[in-house]
Amino acid sequence: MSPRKDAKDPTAATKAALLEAARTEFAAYGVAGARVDRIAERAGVNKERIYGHFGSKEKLFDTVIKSAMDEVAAAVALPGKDPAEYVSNLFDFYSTHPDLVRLLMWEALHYRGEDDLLPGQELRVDKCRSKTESLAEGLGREPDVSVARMVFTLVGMAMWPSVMPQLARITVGEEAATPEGREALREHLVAFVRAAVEGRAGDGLSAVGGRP
Amino acid sequence: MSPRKDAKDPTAATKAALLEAARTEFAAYGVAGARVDRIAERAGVNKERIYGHFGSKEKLFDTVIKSAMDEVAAAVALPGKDPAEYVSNLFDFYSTHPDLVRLLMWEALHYRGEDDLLPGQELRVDKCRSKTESLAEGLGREPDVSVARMVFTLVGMAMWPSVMPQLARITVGEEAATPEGREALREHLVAFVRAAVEGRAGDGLSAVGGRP
DNA sequence: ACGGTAACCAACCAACCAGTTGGATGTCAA
DNA sequence: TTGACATCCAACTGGTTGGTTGGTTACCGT
Repeated sequence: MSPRKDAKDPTAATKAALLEAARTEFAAYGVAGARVDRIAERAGVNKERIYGHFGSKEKLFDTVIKSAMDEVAAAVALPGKDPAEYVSNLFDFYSTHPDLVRLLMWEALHYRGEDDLLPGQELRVDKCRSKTESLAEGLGREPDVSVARMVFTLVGMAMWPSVMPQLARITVGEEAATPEGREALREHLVAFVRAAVEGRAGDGLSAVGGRP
Repeated sequence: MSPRKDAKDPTAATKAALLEAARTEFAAYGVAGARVDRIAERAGVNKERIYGHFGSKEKLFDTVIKSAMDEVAAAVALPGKDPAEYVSNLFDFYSTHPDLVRLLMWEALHYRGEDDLLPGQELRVDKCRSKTESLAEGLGREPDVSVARMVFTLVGMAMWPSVMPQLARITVGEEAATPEGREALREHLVAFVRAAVEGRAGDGLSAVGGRP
């Protein structure tokens, strides 16, 4: 067997350190902007180890992305019965993990769809399908395209404030960055989704107005 | 006066060529990934002109961003009376101008808010304020934070499919890329917004279901 | 003790790339 | 025509960067 396979396996440790350092670096600067030296330094590991373990900067990026997606998948429950709560959960998760959001953005820009497919493609497809199925079941409908569109929109609404934090601040003011502002925004989204999906917007403003 | 000041002013022409080439390059690769040589070559102009006219790669990027924002501002009307139609218009605009969306994404990632402020900051603030005022007036409300949140969310919904085209394809399938799929998505968004804002979701599924 | 695997390290390299320079070219005012 | 001025451009530069190499040390199962 390979040496050092026990709990303190230094191989796994360096790999993990590298991966975490890489996540920080890539989240901050993207693939093109990231510096291999900086990653190695931050991980406290020699640069050469990156190539030994991952092959190239690009492949390291792919690995980081995959691990990030696993984290998202593990952390957030399926839409299930209540789409509004799903948005609420997603919103909180992304708000507290801005690096993950940035990572996904860099990836979206780096792999401009079309020809080259993303790392972990079929895994993503499965994930999205199960989301759609979950929401369809919760709503008592068949999992068709329109439900899929719904899932897509809900995810977008939850992620958007973390995707464009500056725009949020410009639009709703400085308080967007405060915990209270965050909470208000989440409530706004929840009300919006609830009104759209359950059609219980009595005065026609429930999604717009807060609770003054 | 300066030489060549007439209509065919070659200075203005090279500047314009440079700006367009830069927009394409930056949209494709971002600030870090963009290559100054490539921009100059695509513009059919010597690299040095970039520094003569704009000072640096970064400043060129800023200029590109500013011109892009002017284009957005000029192309899309204010929310006004009908938020759903606003989303519809925005959606169409962004769908037909994916480069602009990418540009804004690169910028959002490049200027991670906080300390350094974005190019054309106050212009943006004004723009967002007038959007909020327009929507508030259309809804017969005062332009407060909750209306601002609404504006922010609407913009997000309209932009989201262009921000994450791959996710759209993964979630709703290949048809997301077709004109029909685009249209269906737009209608879904319109129905969603209408239901949320006007509270006329009769069966509770109007935002979810299409019109089968 | 031994053999295999991996971590470590320092120097190295070739390509790349943002930014510069110095002179050639063209245009206008006089 | 001439002088002044700005644009244009090919060649250059120097620092950076992804990736490599060769040799040494540490660990572990057998």
